[in-house]
Amino acid sequence: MKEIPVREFRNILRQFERAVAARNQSACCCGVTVTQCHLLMELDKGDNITLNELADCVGLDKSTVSRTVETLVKNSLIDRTIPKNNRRTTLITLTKKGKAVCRTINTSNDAYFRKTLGQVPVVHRAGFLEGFETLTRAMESQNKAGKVKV
Amino acid sequence: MKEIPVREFRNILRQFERAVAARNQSACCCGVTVTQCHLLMELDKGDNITLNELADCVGLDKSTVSRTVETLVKNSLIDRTIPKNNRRTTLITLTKKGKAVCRTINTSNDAYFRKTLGQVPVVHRAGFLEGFETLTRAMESQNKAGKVKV
DNA sequence: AACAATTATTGTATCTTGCAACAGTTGTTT
DNA sequence: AAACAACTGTTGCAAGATACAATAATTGTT
Repeated sequence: MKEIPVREFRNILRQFERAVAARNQSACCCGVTVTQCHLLMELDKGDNITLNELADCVGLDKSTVSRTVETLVKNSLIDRTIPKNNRRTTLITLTKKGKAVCRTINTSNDAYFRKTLGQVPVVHRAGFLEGFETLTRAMESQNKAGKVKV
Repeated sequence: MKEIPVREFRNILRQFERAVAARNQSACCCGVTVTQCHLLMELDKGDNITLNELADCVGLDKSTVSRTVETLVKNSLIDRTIPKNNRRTTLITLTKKGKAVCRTINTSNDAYFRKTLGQVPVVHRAGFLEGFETLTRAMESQNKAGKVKV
């Protein structure tokens, strides 16, 4: 491939965005909102982190995360504890109920993506996954680079 | 690849979603919002369509699209004309200014994705693009299937 | 002519988000 | 040790996106 078909790709990307949005609004999150879902998934990967770290992970403002965390606490999906050695921060952990929700989310979405991803021809699959990760990393670093004050 | 690494993929997908969101909020849209941008891009592909068609294209409620169109009209990026043979509908077309904005958006984003996409190893590139489209289609049809009343 | 269907708009309500201001806590400098 | 700076999380506020339902205007059908 000499020329990268950027225009074509962007076209599909927009459709992909919408497909993701549609999926997110419907069955995806098993009763929790998309943001809540993302936070839970992050916590599922590694518990016991602070609000700031969490905000950083998901790329949202700490105020937004603060509110979402508030909701999750109210719904008994996570706990907040203030460590004795530093009373500024709060450590966030999943509750039993929270872990259960994570399992449900994972089960549902694993099935969904096993099905959809399964339609990608086997010959392309590895390349696709590999490329997808590379692109994501490239976008992340490109975004960061573009964030410098102008 | 015997087993599809779904969990891994979903992980990257979430990061991809955030990268797209970050990109969308910043440089992406050259002064217009993401939704406006998507509408403009659709119109750039093919002018002279109705509001309903447009709403269908982008998968949003017609009321949402109606308001966004309203804004775009106010900003002189598009025109609404009522065809004589059917005064119920309105045909939407890009203005000169609108086309110019589209060009700017395209130039900026083409460069962005040429750069990021360029980092995907050449051996994987075709597979990636192919796979990305397949996945998108699979998601679209899967979403549609899941939309039936339960 | 009356009624049904279509198209777009508007009213209403909700959710998401970020920025800025703030309060509480800890670290640093003098 | 006191004053000041830096950090962490919360809250006030405002803007934007979105959907559903109700409505208005028009066209099609019986």
